[in-house]
Amino acid sequence: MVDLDLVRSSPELFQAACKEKNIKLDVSAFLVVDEKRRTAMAETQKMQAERNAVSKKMPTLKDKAEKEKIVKEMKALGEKLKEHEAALTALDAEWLAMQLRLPGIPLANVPKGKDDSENVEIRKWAPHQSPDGSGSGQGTIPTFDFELKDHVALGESLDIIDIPRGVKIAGARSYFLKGDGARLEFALLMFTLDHLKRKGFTAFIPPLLVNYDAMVGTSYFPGGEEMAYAVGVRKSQSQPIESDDVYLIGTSEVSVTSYHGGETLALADLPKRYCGISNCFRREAGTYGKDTHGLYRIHQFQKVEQVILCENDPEVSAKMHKEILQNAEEVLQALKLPYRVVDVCTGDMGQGQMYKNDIETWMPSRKRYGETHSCSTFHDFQSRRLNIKYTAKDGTKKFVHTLNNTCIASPRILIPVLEMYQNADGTVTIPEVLRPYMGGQEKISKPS
RNA sequence: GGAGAGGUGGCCGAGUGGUCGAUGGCGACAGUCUUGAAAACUGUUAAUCCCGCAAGGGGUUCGUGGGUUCGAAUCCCACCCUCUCCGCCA
Repeated sequence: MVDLDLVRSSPELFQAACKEKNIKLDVSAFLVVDEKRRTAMAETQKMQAERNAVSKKMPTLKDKAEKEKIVKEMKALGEKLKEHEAALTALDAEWLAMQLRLPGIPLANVPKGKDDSENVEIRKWAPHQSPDGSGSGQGTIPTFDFELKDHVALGESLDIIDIPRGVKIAGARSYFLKGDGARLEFALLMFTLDHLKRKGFTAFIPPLLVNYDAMVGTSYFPGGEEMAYAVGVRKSQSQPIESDDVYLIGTSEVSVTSYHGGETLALADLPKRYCGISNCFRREAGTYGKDTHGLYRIHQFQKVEQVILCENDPEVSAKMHKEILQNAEEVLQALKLPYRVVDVCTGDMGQGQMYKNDIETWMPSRKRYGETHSCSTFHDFQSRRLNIKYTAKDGTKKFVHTLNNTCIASPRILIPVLEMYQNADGTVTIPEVLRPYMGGQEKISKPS
């Protein structure tokens, strides 16, 4: 949701943002509806005020004839009022549908572009190939003196990933992680949770099934319905599916950001540093034929997501944006995985996002960087929808700013982990920082 | 799934057709008293929308949506949610 005063005074800003974000919405048409709605409101309210005033003096009336006359008048007014109220309800629905499609306006530093091909690289990191592997990040992408296997081949030969059986059980884009593959994923998640604990984040295991309001509140709906799994019940094979009207989250951002929905927080409690660890479910509708190989684009994965609620101040949220971006980079650096950070261009941004960085990690089998993290600044776009406020210094209530960023998402991150840590003999070395989470184990080898 | 009870302001809780946005208590805030604090006392204290530069005026909101009525927190219907008991079960 956006500041309506701003839409009314500067509609051109929103029309431009619509164009940049490929949102088909005529802002001037919205303003026409907005004006109609306000006019209808004024009329309806005038009639309601009259009815209330007459109602108030009704019990004091003694004269029977006069009373009957007024009842007759009020009955007529009531019928007229009912019509006006119905018209207003219809206008409200139209207004709301349009209003929910108004975009957040990208910040001035966001590059203009039509899609992800026009994202702009802002920095690269790679470990030194010095003996200790540490360094300032000015290294190059490590090279190998043997032929690399991709994660699918590695996973198969080590018996830690089973895609065919995943597909057999659950359809395309499904998989099993198995044995040390399953353990490696949990090691990555636990390492990340501990990292964020040190950074002052509170961990959440949130609901994976949420109601419609949470999906609207975080601005996935309306618009993203096709991307979410709706939970339904089929009571028999021949009967249609009944919807429970709950939805599987595509990210714990949905649950964790909604956590304080409808609340007014104390300034002293901000910023809130939260992280959700959850399974994430994505239908990936409309991506048929895209990234079909391996574990890159699948229907279900696990993710540790950072969520920030902070003061309504662009400077503060810019600082928080840097902080959660850095937290994620630190995880990749600890894993010694080469990555780059890009400024996401306007055409590749979500409806509510004001600024967004992606972190892309080097994936040898794809011979390029692949998106592994997504860091977004929303300002008050989500908090207006979720109604999350705080009491500012001056005593007024303001909407918080919200932000979020991936900290680790698996199994996508297993692609670079397995591929970069493979050895000539077909084994995979376990990244040093993960070994404490795997009982000190150093390598994944073929099961004997 | 079966049976019952209930959803009222930040919280507790009264209110069964009109002057009720709603008694009272708690909490919070301000003040009096006090060296300070506590106690006591006094006062203030819902959200949201519309009109207005403002002062201010008006609408809506007693789980949600519909209905009855001149008028609904209060009556009727549907739905949602919570609690208790039973059943089933991790």
